[in-house]
Amino acid sequence: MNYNPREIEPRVQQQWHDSNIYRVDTDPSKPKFYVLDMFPYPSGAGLHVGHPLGYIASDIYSRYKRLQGFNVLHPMGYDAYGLPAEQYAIQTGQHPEVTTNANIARYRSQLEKIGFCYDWSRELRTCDPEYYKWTQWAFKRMFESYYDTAADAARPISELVKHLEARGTEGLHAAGTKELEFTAAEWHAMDEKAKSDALMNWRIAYLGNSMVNWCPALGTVLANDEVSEGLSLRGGHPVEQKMMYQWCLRVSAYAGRLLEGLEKLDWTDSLKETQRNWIGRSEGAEMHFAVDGSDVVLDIFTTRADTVFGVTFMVLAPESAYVDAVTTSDRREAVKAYVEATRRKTERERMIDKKVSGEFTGAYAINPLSGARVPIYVSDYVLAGYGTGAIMAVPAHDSRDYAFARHFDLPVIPLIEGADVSEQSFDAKSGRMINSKGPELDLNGMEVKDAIAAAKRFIEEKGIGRVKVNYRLRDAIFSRQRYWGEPFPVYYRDGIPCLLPDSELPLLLPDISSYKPTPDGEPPLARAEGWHTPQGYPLELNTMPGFAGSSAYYLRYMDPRNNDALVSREANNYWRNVDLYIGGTEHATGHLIYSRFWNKFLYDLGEVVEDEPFRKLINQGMIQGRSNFVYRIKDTNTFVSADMRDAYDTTPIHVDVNIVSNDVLDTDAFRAWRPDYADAEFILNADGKYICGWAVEKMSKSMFNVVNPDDIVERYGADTLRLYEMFLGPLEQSKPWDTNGIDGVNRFLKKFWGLYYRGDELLVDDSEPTPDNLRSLHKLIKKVTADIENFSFNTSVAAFMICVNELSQQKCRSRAVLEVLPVLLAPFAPHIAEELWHVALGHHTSIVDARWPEACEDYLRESSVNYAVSFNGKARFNIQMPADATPADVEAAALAHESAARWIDGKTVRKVIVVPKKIVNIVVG
RNA sequence: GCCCGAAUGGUGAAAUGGUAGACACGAGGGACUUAAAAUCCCUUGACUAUAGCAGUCGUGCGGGUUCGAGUCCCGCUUCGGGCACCA
Repeated sequence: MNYNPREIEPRVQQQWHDSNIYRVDTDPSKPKFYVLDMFPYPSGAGLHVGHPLGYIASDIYSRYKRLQGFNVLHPMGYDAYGLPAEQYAIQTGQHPEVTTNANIARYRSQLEKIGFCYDWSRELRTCDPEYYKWTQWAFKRMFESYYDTAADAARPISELVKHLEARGTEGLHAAGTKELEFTAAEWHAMDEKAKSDALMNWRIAYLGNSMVNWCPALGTVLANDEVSEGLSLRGGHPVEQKMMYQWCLRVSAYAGRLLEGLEKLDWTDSLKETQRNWIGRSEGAEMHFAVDGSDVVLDIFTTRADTVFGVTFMVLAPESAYVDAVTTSDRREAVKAYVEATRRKTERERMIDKKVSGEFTGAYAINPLSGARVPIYVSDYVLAGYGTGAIMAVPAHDSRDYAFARHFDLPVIPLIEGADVSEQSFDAKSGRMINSKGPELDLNGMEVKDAIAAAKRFIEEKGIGRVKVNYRLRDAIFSRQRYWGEPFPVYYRDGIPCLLPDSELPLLLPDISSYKPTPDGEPPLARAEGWHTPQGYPLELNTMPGFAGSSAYYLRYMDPRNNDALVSREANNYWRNVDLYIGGTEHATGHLIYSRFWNKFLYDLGEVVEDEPFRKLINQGMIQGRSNFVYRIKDTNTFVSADMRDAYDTTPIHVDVNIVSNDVLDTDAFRAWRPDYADAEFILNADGKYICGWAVEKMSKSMFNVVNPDDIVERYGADTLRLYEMFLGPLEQSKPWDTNGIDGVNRFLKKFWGLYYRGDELLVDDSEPTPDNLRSLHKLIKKVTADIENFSFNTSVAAFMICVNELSQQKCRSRAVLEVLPVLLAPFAPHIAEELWHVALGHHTSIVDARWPEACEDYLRESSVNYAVSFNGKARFNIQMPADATPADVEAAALAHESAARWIDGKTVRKVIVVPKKIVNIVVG
């Protein structure tokens, strides 16, 4: 009986399937462990060999934890809403659901072949009404909530309404889009529409204005990558920036908690840093600048309150509401033209275009500290979306302000001693202040750090402004003008957005005849017939974005078929949150922010018990493609081997990696690959081989470097694929897929099998294990256990190889040893482990229910120990001694050592101190 | 520009401050075989060598700490990745 994965693996998988062995339920008698993969978007191309990398790692860990006696939740599902299926629908008219289901079926079959221990009974897809019912439900709760900044938690909007009824906005602690002020009487005087509009200022899910790329000719919103130089890529129509009223989530209210929450998470520092940068906390001050000869007061935000004496002008963002308020009549024309020109550009173009531009508004502001009168400009280097959309410009100490000042010939006042601002600004926050004395405040002579604090204190005391923390994190735009997404459970009564009752959820996505936007620019849902409530009120036409469905899926897995709650209290109390989350780093500022926000919101409502969703997170590296090249001699159909090509003038051409093995081209397959190459001639190297060149590139069809896991499974088996993906290198590191080494791990599995069978002869017997046998085994147990805990799977595979070589050299047949090995291997190569467990070892239960062994230190004692010896700080050498050698023995050995005599150089050795593998000193006199 | 990470043989890579290159691929040599595949064994960082014992140099570059540095510290170089007019 030889190792035959093609026969073993389907049979073993069938056993698992028939016995429902991976099904899990809440079981309070066992500790839980929740291992989650970031669920995939089922694309039409299917899985390539890079996708399973993280899945294999999480599967190893899941199986390991289960062997250790944990009740392991390890589910899988699909992020089923997405653009490709919808684009395909627009082109072909095929319903995205049909495409999506076909892709899911393919993914499922590909995943099953690899032998994962998923509990498929918990499978989810985000486009399933039973699932998106809870996405809609969560949206409703967000609509019905506001963020209480005093309690630092979401609260029902009804509490806020009570406050408004009693006291208006006085004493209100609520995160809002704007600072609204009105009295209780004014609130009572509002009509229903006005009240609804006012509440939108505070709701966590709210309708608000956001900037989008709008193309009037195409009648649609375009993504940034669909626009170039103000024109649509398709058709070349003008595109403008447009304010659109759409659904947003008040993620910014959670910025502080999202930042602080990172502290207690076991994530990599780089990922935490990425989120910190994204959230972008900056501490500073908001200050009021009066506009000369007007009631308008400019609020600006600065982190450098110390530089206020160096303000020589002010700048407004073109979109700022201040622009209209301050511009004087003689400048109105020019300012309007400038604002228009800016609007036509996309945000991206504004960033790329580093040329200084702007217009003078004609107005002047008064510096509240120095009393100086400074001009107010409008320029696109100030962003409307950050701070207040207005800045005080300090050209001496800010490079952007400096460039602007030089361009418009505005004065530059240096504020820090010794700073040379003749060529460039001095941006560093260090030095001693000068030129900073006003009527009431004198910062001169202070260190920058102290000056910032002093200025802030003064500003606060005098009521010129207040200390403020600003975050870069923006609210999430939650509307998409697409079909293939969750419908909003919202209808409009007289223009007022209202929620459908919970009893009417899910609001099903309707069928429509075409997936394009309507001719007058409405989203595809406008085509749906009967898209209104029974009372005739129109339903929302936008759908939710991709991240809606992926923000709480990990909670749903805990209780996936519950019709009464997202997750039952019981299931949530047991499973709590994800102990180990594995996925790509590309979600650092998207999904991983939104999920944390969503979870914290549900936590505030008391719907879930943990305030962070993912306790430990590992980013698996990306698997890049390894492309192969053939070299065609120019103007011929002759191809020259890579090692011979220097002598010729050649063109490299991508060749399908599937007809190349260890960089050697299968020339017959190449001729058959494409008609053009049917008559190809080859110049082979001295060994008669055609060697291909190679390069690391993204895995993609056009590079002919896509490797399908199915092909690897077909050829080598799933266990080889699993082991090889782990053996390739450290989990977190990106690396090219290179099939060159796969034979090595396949050979290892054959050798492993060979410990149990020689032909049909079973080699396992009841002989006593030798000390060497036990030492090899326990070394392996210790190493593999430690490596799995550290997610160092490549080194544990190497440890298996060493152990199998040792045992096979030792001709070990002892059942006591051979019975343990499959258990250790089971997380990595579950099929072969299961087969040997049943057939060679005669067990009747699955290996999945075996127990993980513990290493016994008694067997691990080294027969000899290395000592490192150094003499009086001069030299070092190593001495190998029996394990029970005493320091005196080592000393004697050291002195006997030939080199020792040379180094000691005739001096008398007084003392030798020996510690294995540690510093040893010999003191000479 | 800012932040983070990385750099070790022909290749993928190992290495709590203690024999650098485990393990594997590839390559070379050999065994078995009519032959091939498969399998097994040996060699494989570079250089020098009296090639039978050995020596020198070697972890991107330059310094430093240390008896001892791939590993720690300082200063660079190169390559990846992320963020980027955030006041």
